[in-house]
Parts: sequence; structure tokens; C-alpha cells
Amino acid sequence: MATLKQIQYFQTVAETQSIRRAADRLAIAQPTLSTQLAALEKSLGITLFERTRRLTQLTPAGRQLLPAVKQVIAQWHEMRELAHTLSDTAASTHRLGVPPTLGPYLLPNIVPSIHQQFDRLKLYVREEPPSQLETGVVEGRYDLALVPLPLRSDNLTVDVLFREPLMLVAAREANLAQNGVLREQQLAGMSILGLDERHQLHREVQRICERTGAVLNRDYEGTSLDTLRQMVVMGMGVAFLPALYIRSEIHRPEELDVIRIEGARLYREHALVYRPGSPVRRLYQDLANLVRERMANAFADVVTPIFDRGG
Amino acid sequence: MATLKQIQYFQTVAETQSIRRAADRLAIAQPTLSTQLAALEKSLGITLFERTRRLTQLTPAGRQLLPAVKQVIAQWHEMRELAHTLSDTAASTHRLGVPPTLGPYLLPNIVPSIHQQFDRLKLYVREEPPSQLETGVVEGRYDLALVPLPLRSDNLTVDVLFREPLMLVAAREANLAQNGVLREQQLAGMSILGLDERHQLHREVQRICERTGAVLNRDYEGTSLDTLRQMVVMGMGVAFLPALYIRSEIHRPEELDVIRIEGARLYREHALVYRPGSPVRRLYQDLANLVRERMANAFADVVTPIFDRGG
DNA sequence: TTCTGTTATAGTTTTTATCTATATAGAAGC
DNA sequence: GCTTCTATATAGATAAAAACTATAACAGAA
Repeated sequence: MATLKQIQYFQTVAETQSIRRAADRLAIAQPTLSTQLAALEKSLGITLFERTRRLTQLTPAGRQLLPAVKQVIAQWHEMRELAHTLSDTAASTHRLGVPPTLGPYLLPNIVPSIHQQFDRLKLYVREEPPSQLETGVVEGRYDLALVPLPLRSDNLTVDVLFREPLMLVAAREANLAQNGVLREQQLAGMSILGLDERHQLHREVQRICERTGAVLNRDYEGTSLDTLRQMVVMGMGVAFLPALYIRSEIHRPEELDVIRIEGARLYREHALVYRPGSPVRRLYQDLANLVRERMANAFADVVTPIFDRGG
Repeated sequence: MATLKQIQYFQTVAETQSIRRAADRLAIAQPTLSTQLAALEKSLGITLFERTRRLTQLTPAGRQLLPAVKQVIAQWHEMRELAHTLSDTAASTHRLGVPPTLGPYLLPNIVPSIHQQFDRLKLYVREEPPSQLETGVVEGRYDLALVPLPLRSDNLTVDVLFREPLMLVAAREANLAQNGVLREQQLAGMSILGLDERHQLHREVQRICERTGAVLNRDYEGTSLDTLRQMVVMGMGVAFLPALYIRSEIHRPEELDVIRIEGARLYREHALVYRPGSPVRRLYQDLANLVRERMANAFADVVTPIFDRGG
């Protein structure tokens, strides 16, 4: 089987027109080169060189093979160059999965920081429901994912990132709260709009309702946070919306009241997950930290970064 | 240094997502594959695979390197395929040099036969004066050449092909010979037109003149056989022209008399030359024989093939 | 837990690439 | 025509590496 070394030898001999000079340039002994050339010729089944004392030059067949040989070597160098670039782990493209209720409202705030700190790292981002994100990471369709806690699978490394409050949103006319604050007890019996059950947020809101005595309205369910907001605006009820969504999308406070619930633990937690065996988990930990710091610096009023519960 | 084997191993593992299965498919032991993969990763400076018990899958960097690796292997296969085609010596392109006073009048008659017998052989033909053809073959610019004898260099293999008479050509009005034949003695004192001295034919005609007492007219010299013929037609004198040229180009016999000289050895000899070390000299000998046979079969009335003086 | 299947490591053998030394053969020079 | 020079080829030995067998380590399933 022709080896890369052999075809490099071939190229050098073709260039120098001499086995001796080629051996010098390759820093190997001349007999080695003779032997390897002979082996290459045998394995290819063609005589590549016409050897005379004065000069060693290509045969017609060898001459025509040379461009193909150069191609192989060129491709090989290209591959090694790419490998060198990629050897900086932060220089490759990582597949990041995000849930639709978080990605669009979080990523615009952190991606610029990521590119600032890891200037050659590229992210390939896709949106999917959290459960599919989890299996996606396990099965290798994603390298890492942002998912809400708790996880179903237990064979992923979890770096908890931050806690995001869920705020009650009501139409302005409903006039639910004077000062933007309600006590938990006041939720009892209230009819709450939610997302359809494929979303993780459905379960989160369901849990809150069970605890507070509010009633999850299952007659009308939104398919996205935006439709949910529209339903509230249209007076169909109240809803719990994530704080980052509210900060990002609700620009006309006159339409909606955003109400904080006093004394209750109404929040969801987000984590960065990846396979424990990932050789670049260190990079992912750095990314997790970067997200936490960015949240602490720019969104301390909205979310609560969690620094001490890494995977 | 990354070897071809290693990157083939890499590709197979990437495809099978398992070192074990890849080892089976490659028909090598599993530890060998593990070791070679580790070596490749070390030499490239990147971790290519994320190894778990359940499956071995590509890291982000490995995933991005894979296309480049496939390119290298594809190019390599292409090279081997080309080598296989070229392994039939008669399948490559050979550079053939011909003199301008022979090539255009001989090649059209033999090239079809060559392609008939060696259907995949290709000829790259160039015209040059014989002296440059000789050095061209010695220096490797040509693989073989048709040249008139005698040769200057003595380090080439010479396959004599055939003897081509030189015929005296005169304007019809001159009325030199009644029956198209002259005796050698009648040449004495005659003024002969020739080619300029860069052509081999110049020397050949010069020799004839010295022997027969004819006078080589150096005031007007042609630059090609065609101009020489025109000069004769215009009545500027008589000239010796090669028989193959006459057969090929002189279609209007009313313009010119073609005269055979009786009793004189007025001819030139052509040979096929190539480097003695050429690994395909056997092919060139076959080519020489083909030319001789073609001459014998179709041009016996014009030229005399020489079968017994091969190099 | 034990069993199963996968990868990694250790130690050995075989293969092959390389070396040194030398033979061989044209080319150049005496 | 002989010697000398230079280039390649061959022989034999050595070092490197690629391969194998056996086994350890380990995760996941039963």
C-alpha cells in the first residue's frame, strides 16, 4: 500500500531529478529512498523514474501521475492545517440546543459576549423542546444544550446557570394589583393561561397552580410565549411569563400589568448540559461561567445567577 | 506524522461510531486501532472522538475535520486509479519530436496505424530541427524522436526505420530529362537550390553536390520544403526533395518534373531515437517496427524500410 | 450485585523503515 | 584504455512502529 511518505519521496525526487539530492533534502539516507521508491513503483505497478547516472527523470507514466500525487499531498497539508486551527478547542463549531421559551430572549444578550471572549468559537444553534434537547445531547445530535431543570436523564453533566422568575401578567383593565405586587394567597382560584403541554413551561406553571390553588385553564393554550401574551392582552385571563421574555418583549407596559408574587418561589432554573465524557467539557464550564457572569452584570434585576451548583 | 492508514482508521471509526466495529471492518485487532487513533490524535493535536462504552462519536473538532480527511482519501484513491490506468505502459502520453521536413509528410500516414494497434497510447508531437530533437531526447524534453541519420550524440538508442530517396525536381519547362531519369554524371555543374543551413537537409544536399559535382546555390535558400518547391516552380533552379514530401504534396505533376538519378545513392535515412535507459524502450521498439511495416506495406514504391539495423 | 460489551493498557512479536557498508555501472578525465 | 568520480542498487544489521494476545478498567443491563 502506497504511503504518504512514499509519495512525498516521489515528489521530491521528481523535483530534484536526483535520488541523491532528494535524499539530502529529505534528510534520509540514499538507500532508504531508493528502496522506498522501488516499493512505491511496485505497489503502483508502474515505473516512475528512468534512472541513469547523470540524472533521474520521470517516465511518461510518472510524469502524468505527478499532478495527482501533488493533489494528495496538498489535500493532506490542508487537512493538517485545519487540524491545527481546530486544535484550539474553542475554534470549532459546537452545536447548541436551546428551548423556544428561552433561546430567543437569552441568546441575543450573551452571544456577543461569547464571541468577544472566544473569538474563534462558532455556535450552531437550534431550537427544540427541552425533552428533545436532552435526548439530543445524549445521542450526540447536540454538543451542549440549555435546558430547564429538572432533567429527565441522569447521565448528563449539569451546570446550573441561573434562576429566572416567572411573573404574573394581566391585562391593564383587570386592575389586579395596585402596586405591582400580589401575595401568594391571592392567586387561589385565579384562572391561569398556559402553553400547550409539549412545553416544559406547561409543567412548571401546572406545579405553581397546584401549590397556590390557582386553576390552569386548559381550554385555551398558547403555542408560544408570544401567543400567550396576546391572549392576555385580549383579556382571556392572566399568565405566568418568564422574566427574560418580559424584559425582552414587553415594551408597552400600558397594555399589561407585570405583577410580582410576594413570598412564593415562582421561578424556573436553567442549566447548561453536555455529555460527561465530552473532551471539551472544560470549555463548556467556561461558557457556563461566562453566562452566569453576564447575567450577574447585566441582568441582576431580572435573574439570579447560580455559581455554586456546577456539575 | 499522520499516516494514510491512520486517517483511514479515523474515517472508519467515524462511520461505525465504534472502535470495536471499525476494527472488525478493517480486519485488525481492536487495541491496534485504539493505539493508532491515539497516535493520530496526538500528532494532530486534537481529540477526535468522545469515547464512551456505549458509542464512540466525533468531537466537534473531529466532526469538522472529517470532510478534509475524506478529501485526502478520495484524492489518494484517484491517484491509485490513475496509476492503474498508466500501469499499461502503452496507456500514457509520450512526447515525440519530429523534424519539419519529415513529420508533416510521414505522420499522417502512420499515426492512424499506431492508434489502431496501441489504442490507449497518446502522442504529444512537436516539430523541431533534428539537432534540437537529439538534445531534446537526451535532456528529457522528449521521450522519443524521429531524426535523420547520422546522429551527433552517441548516447541514444537508434532504431533505423527506413531509407527515403531524394528526387531531383525541376520545372517542366527546363525539360531536363526525357523519361524522368538522369545519370549521376549529368548532375555535374548543375545549380541546386537547398534549404537554409539550420535544416539537416541542407547538409545532405551539400554532401550530394560534393560527390556529384553539382553546385549548391547559396544565394537563394528555402526555409521550408514548400518554399523550395515554389522556387523550383518559378524556374529559379532545380532541387532535391524527399520522396515522402513529393508523394504527399506534389499533386500537379504538369508543373514539375520529378527525376530519378540513376546509379547514385541519393537518399537520407530516418531513425527513431530514445534514451537507452527508458523503461518503455520495448514499446518504442514496437513502434519502430510498426513504422517499418507500415512503410513496407503502403509505401514500398517510395521508401525502403530497414529491418535489420535496430539499436 | 454479576454479567456483558467496549475501550485502554501491557507486553510481545512481526513487520517495515532506516541505517551503514559495499557493489555496480556510466561518465569524465588522464 | 584505464582510472576516478559520482549516482544508484543491493546486502545485512538495527531501530522504529505497527500489529497481535492477554488482560485490566469501566459503564450499562440484567
